[in-house]
Amino acid sequence: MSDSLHELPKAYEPRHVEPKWYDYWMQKGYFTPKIDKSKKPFVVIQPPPNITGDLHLGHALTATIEDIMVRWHRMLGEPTLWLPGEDHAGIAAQVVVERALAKEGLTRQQLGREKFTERMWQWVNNCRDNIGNQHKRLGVSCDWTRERFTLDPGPSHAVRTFFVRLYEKGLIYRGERIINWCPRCATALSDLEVEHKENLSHLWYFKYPLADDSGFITVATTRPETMLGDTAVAVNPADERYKALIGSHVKLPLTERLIPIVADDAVAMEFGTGAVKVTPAHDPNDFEIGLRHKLPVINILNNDCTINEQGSGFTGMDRFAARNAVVEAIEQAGLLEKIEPHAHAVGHCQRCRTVIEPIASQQWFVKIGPLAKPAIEAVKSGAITIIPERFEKVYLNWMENIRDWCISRQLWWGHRIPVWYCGCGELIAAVEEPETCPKCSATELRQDPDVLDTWFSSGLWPHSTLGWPDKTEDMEYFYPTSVMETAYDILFFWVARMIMAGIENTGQPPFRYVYLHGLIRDEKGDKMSKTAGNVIDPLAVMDKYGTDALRFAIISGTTPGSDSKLSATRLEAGRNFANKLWNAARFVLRYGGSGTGTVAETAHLPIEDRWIVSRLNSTIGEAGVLMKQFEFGEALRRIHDFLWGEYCDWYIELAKTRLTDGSSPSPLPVLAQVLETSLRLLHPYMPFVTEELWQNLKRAFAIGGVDSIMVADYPEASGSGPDEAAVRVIDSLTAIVRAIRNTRAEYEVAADKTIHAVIHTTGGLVPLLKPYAGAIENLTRARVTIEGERNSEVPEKALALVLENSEVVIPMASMFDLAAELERINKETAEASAEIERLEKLLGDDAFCGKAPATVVEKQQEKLNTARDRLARLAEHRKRLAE
RNA sequence: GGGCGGUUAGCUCAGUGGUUAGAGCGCCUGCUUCACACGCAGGAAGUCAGAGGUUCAAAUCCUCUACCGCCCACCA
Repeated sequence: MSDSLHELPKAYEPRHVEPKWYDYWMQKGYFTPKIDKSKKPFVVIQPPPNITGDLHLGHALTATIEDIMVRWHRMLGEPTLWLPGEDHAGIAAQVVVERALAKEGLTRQQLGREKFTERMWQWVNNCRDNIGNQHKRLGVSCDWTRERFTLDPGPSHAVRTFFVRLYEKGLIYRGERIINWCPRCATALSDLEVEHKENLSHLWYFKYPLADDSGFITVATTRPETMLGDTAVAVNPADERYKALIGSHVKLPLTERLIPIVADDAVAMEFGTGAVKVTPAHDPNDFEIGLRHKLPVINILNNDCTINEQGSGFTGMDRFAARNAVVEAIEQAGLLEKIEPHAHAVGHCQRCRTVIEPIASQQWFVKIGPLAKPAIEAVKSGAITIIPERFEKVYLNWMENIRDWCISRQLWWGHRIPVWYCGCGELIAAVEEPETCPKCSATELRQDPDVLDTWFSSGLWPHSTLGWPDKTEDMEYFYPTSVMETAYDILFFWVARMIMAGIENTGQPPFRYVYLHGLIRDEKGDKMSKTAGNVIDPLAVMDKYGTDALRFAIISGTTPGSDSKLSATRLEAGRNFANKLWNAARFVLRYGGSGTGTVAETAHLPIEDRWIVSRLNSTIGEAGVLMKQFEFGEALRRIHDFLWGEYCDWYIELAKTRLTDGSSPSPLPVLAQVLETSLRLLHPYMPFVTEELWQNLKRAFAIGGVDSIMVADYPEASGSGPDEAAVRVIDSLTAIVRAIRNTRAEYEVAADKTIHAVIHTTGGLVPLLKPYAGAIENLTRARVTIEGERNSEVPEKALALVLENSEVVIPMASMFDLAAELERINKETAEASAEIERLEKLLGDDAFCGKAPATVVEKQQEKLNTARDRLARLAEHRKRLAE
């Protein structure tokens, strides 16, 4: 017996195993690929987590799926790069730090830009360490020597280069457009950063007096306060009701202004009154109408969305207070026609939930059409495959209707826009800060104060991390990357932008596959959020169940692109599986140490050895196919089922007979080899327990080769198909064992009683099954004889169990003493009948039922039911005996 | 308004044309069997949301309906 059994505790203890192996892998440098130009690399760029706090389960899922792919390809011998990093997360991070400041009673404005940025960097440095450590706990095998941060010099240089190139091509412009303004963040937002929520509000009908006092035209609005910035009323040119009014003017109530009535096709005749108030400064539609009719743009809001001096009488009021005040003023003027309830979508800031306001503003935009076109083509042509496929439609639909992208943010945290202004009016876009104005040679240049949308820099991530725009060795070798794996909720924010930027900058799509996973929700199916307080901390989960269990729980039973829930039971299942493997290995190691790791020619092996090798081979094949299709949940299930349901439940159990009776050949080489191979198969999913056990097997069985399972070969299915002959024999064997066990249970045969069974089977199987007589006895406590097909009647007082290839005949007398059993049945039947009679009488007694507490009556009723069930079972049992 | 997804055992979910639909957990019965009670053996449990259609064959493909969820969308 080997010492290793004593070394290994009875239960798997992850905390004693995990840190050791992660350190070992790091120290060996296994995470850093060796560039080998004769081989095609496998490359995954990690979606950089926002430096906004701790990792959550979504990050754990991302990390786990990517680690599975990366470990798998590394074991296949491909030079494998998984590049980690973090995102400065512009507005999201700034909001987090601003909240921290608010607790100190400070605002960023009070600190000033420089001091605030210092605070941001302090935050970043803490947060990066934290994120790195949490990732390491998860077992991620990413190349930390290549870790990047979006604000690092390299990626920042890439951002400025991209900006300047687009500017020079005319694909970045500055102009006044309607943007989404968040008054709390005091910045513009892109359309994607606005979340629309259905809101029950009202539609207010205002009467605007015609300039010649001949009457009114009524308009309907959901935002009454914007009327202060109205510069026209629009009607549809085909609308008979208003045809005569086109070209005339109305007196805008509450102001001194005369505004025209214009005709525009954009007006829907059936909505409201068919007449629309036009506020070019505060509505995208109206802005367009304003352009077509050369209307003035009157912005009525300050940056904090209080009313500015344009709204005389309301100046300084908050927009919502102003809404009520305007309605009141209109009513007092006798111009309020009616108010109707009305549901409509209101935009909110994605980061701080404040209601956004559409405002015409001077901002920087990307002219996106020319970038979208090749990005659409890349997916349509199949150069990029999106998994699951249904997201291709979602992607194409968005890309084909894409609108220009507002990229300037009035924040202090991010990549500063690389544009400088000179007093002479010159505008200079440059990668490096210019010293003088090229036009007037002035040295006083002022950089644009704004920063870029954080997604502008993350869009470059697959190539900016590899050194672009320089022609680095990494860029040459690792680009384009293999798989972009991320959650489906950032398909537009990130994936689409990476495809556009990647093609624009490098001429190649940045990755071959996009694999989108779902969101992890809580046990009730709700999205986890800090405000809801239902966030599960991956670290706490790993402490309790182990990393492998967490990885198992979030991968198994899930399917690409679908949301899943994390439950304690699944975590327990993962922990139990790790423990099962641990104990299977303990069993094998108990007999190890004899240097018998090599398996003889398969053809000469006993049938159950051939069977388990064949089943392993099939499992390897199935898992391989599934993994190529990104079906990791299903692949893991197959591996799990093989290890637990076939290797442990049957092969180890069969091997026990051979090991105890010392028969030859020993099953040990096969036991060890199948386990060793299975551990390699499972390693990408559960890296820690597999490494620990693999190392033990390696030592005990003198397995040569590499120093870690993570750089061992990934199992690949052998060319030969399944060993059908062996499978047929073992299938028969297991069916026989199950039938006998089932019979014992059904007839309630005492556990320690040895029964008799005659197995009749086709002639060919007899010699093949005969060697298993001892094993069957061990597995069923039945002494068996194995014969050819039955050619006489089934003996009296015997059971005949008919199976696919065989029949098992069990004499009743071997299961129990028939006479004694009948006597027992009769006695118990009498007892049960007596009890039923007694209880029926009791429950039939109105006095009892009426006066006794309900719980007592229920209890007696339950007792009656139990007794009746017992009687029925006894009757059935007796009937069987009589047959 | 447009689009997508879901509806399978008590619960959470796998399973996309082929013999009696699976897993984990839960439930019932029996086991301290010398790897494992984080376990072993046995068992009960599903008209695969509903209706119609295609097919030799449908949980799986098509059509419609219902309910739940998500995404996109400038009708004030």
